[in-house]
Amino acid sequence: MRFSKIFGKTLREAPTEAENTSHQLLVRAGMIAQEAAGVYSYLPLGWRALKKIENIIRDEMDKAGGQELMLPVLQPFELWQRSGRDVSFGKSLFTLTDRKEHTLALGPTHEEVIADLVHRYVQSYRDLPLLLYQIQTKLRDEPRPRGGLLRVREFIMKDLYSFDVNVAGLDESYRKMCRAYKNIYARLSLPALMIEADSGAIGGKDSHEFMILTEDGEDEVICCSNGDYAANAEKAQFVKTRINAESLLPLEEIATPTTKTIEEVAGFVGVPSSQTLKAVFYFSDGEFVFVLIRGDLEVNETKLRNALKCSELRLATEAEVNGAGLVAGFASPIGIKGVRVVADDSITSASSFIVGANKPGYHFKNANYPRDFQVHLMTDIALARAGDCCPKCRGKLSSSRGIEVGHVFKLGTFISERFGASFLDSDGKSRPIVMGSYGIGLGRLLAAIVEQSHDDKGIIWPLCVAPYQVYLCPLSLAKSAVAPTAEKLYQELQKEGIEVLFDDRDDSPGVKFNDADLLGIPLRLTLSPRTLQSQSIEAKWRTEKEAQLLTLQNLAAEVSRVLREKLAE
RNA sequence: CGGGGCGUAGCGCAGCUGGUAGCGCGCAGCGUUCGGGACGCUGAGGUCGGAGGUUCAAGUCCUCUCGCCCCGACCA
Repeated sequence: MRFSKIFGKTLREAPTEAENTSHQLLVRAGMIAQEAAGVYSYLPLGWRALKKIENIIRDEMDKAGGQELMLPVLQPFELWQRSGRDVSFGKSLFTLTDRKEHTLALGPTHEEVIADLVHRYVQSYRDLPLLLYQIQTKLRDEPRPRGGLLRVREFIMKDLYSFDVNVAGLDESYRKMCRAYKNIYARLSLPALMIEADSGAIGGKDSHEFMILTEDGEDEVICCSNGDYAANAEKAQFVKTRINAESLLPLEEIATPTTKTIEEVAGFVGVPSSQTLKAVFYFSDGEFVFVLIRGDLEVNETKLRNALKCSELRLATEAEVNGAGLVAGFASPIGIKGVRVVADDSITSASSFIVGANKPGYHFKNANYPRDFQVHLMTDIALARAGDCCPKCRGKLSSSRGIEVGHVFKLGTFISERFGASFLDSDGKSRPIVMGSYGIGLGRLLAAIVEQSHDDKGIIWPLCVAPYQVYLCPLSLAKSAVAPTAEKLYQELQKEGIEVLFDDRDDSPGVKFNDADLLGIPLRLTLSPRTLQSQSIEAKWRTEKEAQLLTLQNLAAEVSRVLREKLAE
């Protein structure tokens, strides 16, 4: 390809709306262009890189036994009503009405469609296991698209769905997919971390995410410094250390004027915040809920949502708190009636707590569960934080940001049951198919690679993703013998099957070098009057500082050999 | 949905107390340059996001509206 012909232009400055590195570099390199919030065009260079990623994913899916198919974007809304996910997806589901006033959804994912499809074609255990996948555009009306390609409303995604006769089969498919994912990331030179993830209200036991740790990531990842535990902060557990074990003193009311926050109360009484109880109030699917947790901990709303099995969860307003007969700042589980109380199990990790007395200006001292109050549900609803204690080895947990570049779920039979996707086993008994689902967002992967691999000059593509492998960079084109030689080399390199970007512009060396660096093409070949004189060309890897001279004779064959060698690494 | 910010040429920006729009990059032409974003000259390019209002006069003031970005909420 001739640089002068490429659609798309490199920019010296990035548009102001591009905030994070990958967004800026991809726009500056002329690889993507924004159309609307969370909607992007891929320009020829970006599209080439994306297709390379796509082919690597396809290759690994095929190797794992997947069969590729293509599913509709337009999906009957009834499918979503049948699975009940019209509610759980809520407003994220794009819908439209056709001319016959029939409602259709724009597929945000394809479990419904594929379960419906599979139920029509699979009747026997002999048809299973089955791995089906698709690589195509999906749409979600995200509340807030952000970070360039990191969170968008229209995105290309690979989703594979597994269908097995039982949980053991699902486990095997799941393992297979995790292996395939690891291969993909390895091929893309991405250090992806497999972490435990929350599977949401629907979904089975296990779910894992693959994360690239980087500051621009939008997820929080909790890791043990010993490397034996990593989880999404939504899911992460930790050991709640026991604080004290004093003998139980009698409950006592004390005056605590003007102490509304935990810190104020703890300071006023002279105890650590871990010896207080914090009350937080939520509305869960329309029901007021009293949430109780040790004063030094925070509520993890994802865990709480799962514990309550609710779809909508929000903090209660002050008016709602008052309406429930509670006094904000001095609320208490002691003596309240008619309100559901959910407690974190940390309330048993210490004794003699300070807790509100449910009247302004007063707290109780020496409150103990279950002596002084009851709860309706006690489970783990606490947020793990940096510095907490690892649940595996009691090491120290740390917190980082990460980009989610893959998410796998053990779905179970939830969806297959709703779609009648069942089979006859060898005993002639009908059983629901056990499903799994495995997704990778391609655009996000592209962005993650850039986040992970760039310098102040631009992108540094891994060879297998780079839109072109070689940047042929002739200098002093207009008036020197360089031009005909460069032209000849361009032809020869192409004949060798090498993907060459030929900078045929009559621009100054600085312009060309900077564009070469910005675009991140792995190998730059610079032909100048100087190198021509010695019948050589300068070869420089994007990843290296130093260049080396190659002789012009047999250049194409030599470059081809080196590239093959590199790709095999 | 709550909070904050921004919409002026393809991109980055300036434009005060209102007087009818400018700079840099990029783009086109010509010439000089040619190993890390060279230089000179000439030139093209603008419904100032949109609608309404105030005014003799609005990029500028007022109202409404649309879009975009960031933080939060949300997020298979």
